[in-house]
Amino acid sequence: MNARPSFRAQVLQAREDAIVDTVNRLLAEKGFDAMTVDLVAAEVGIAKASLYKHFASKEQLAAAAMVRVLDRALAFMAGPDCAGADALERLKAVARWTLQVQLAGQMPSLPAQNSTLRGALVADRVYMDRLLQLSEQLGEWIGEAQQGGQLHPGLPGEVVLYTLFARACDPVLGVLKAGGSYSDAQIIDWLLMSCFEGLGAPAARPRKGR
Amino acid sequence: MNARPSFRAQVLQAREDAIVDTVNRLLAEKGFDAMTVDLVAAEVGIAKASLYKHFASKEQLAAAAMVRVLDRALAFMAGPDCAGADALERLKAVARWTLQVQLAGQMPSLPAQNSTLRGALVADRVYMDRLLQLSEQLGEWIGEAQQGGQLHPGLPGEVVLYTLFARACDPVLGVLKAGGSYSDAQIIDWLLMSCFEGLGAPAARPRKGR
DNA sequence: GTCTATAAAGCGATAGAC
DNA sequence: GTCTATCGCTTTATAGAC
Repeated sequence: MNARPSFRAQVLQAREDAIVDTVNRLLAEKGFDAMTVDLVAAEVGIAKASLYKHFASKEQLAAAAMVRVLDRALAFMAGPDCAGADALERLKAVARWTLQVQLAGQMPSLPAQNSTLRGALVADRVYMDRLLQLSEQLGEWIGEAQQGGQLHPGLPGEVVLYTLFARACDPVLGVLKAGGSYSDAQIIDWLLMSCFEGLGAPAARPRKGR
Repeated sequence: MNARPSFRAQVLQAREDAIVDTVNRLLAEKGFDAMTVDLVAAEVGIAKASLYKHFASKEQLAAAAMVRVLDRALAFMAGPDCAGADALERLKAVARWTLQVQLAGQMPSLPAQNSTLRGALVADRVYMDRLLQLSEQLGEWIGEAQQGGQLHPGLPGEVVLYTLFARACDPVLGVLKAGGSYSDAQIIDWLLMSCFEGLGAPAARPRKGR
């Protein structure tokens, strides 16, 4: 609202950024359930009661972290890496970016089954707005890629969209990373390959429906 | 040990089966963290203290449920659906079976990040034995399929194995199911397609490394 | 807004009678 | 082995002084 925020407001904003950063990291490390508000406060270096002056609940903390990562994704999709490429290349670039974020320990992992959290997220206007923006942009690119014959003709765009979301937090990456035998770049290449080209051999792919 | 278990032992075994059934269903429904021992006892219809006479901890309950589903998987892999087929068809049959189990609400979903649970599982001899058996059988088939040129030549068998495990509890299935627009068979076909053939079009697959 | 201290509730696990 | 009742701990959230 205010074009020239006061110094005091800037300090508060910076503190909230630090909080969200910590929440983001802890959500990626331990997941929502194992992340305690006490630990967040301790890592930020403030008292827990102070945390609750900035965010009304643990769910609001998670929502703020999700908004941040969604904003980062939207910024990437509007950036140079997705500028001159065709639709399929843009989708692959986004998928690669999500894997890099996950590899960097910055991809929050929320339990899909926690109903309290789900309720808080769908009730969060900012979160839902960002999620919708991202889905619409991806849906647009998916449509383009389909019309260009770049996507598997047997798969609806909806399935492609959900699959891309799911691969952004694919546990396979963590397992391969934990094994320690492969480089980050190698892991990302394999996961992108399995996602877009499948586990089967090219020759094994049938020309028509089986 | 005993070839002729007493009637009393059979009753106890039946009760433990009922417990594991309930745990299996609740793990699939709510996940490990949201599943409370109180709820398990209530659904089985016994007191919580009685539960702890059969299983020493919540983790042991989860381990028992995992052993059950691993045994079911091993039985399927030794059964007629995997008998006369070639290696790739066997792998696809197993993947399809896991999706059907998930669709039936019988696939336990454990948090990969819970260290207490992980420790209890790796310390469980029966669980580790079944997991190893299953991994070795799958690894064998993967090796055969690779030698037969039926799997993507760019992917190591390890990546294929972990991916199959991950797709067994792929959240995409739940999202598509919750949407309510598609039949169970349709959903399974799409997920198998995206897993083995990938999201990209056949023509888009490069002949050699990009 | 930040702190210390505490309330309030949920949950895993156990004691002890039968 | 099954039950009722409860312990002990963790965790979310808040009260009240400064």
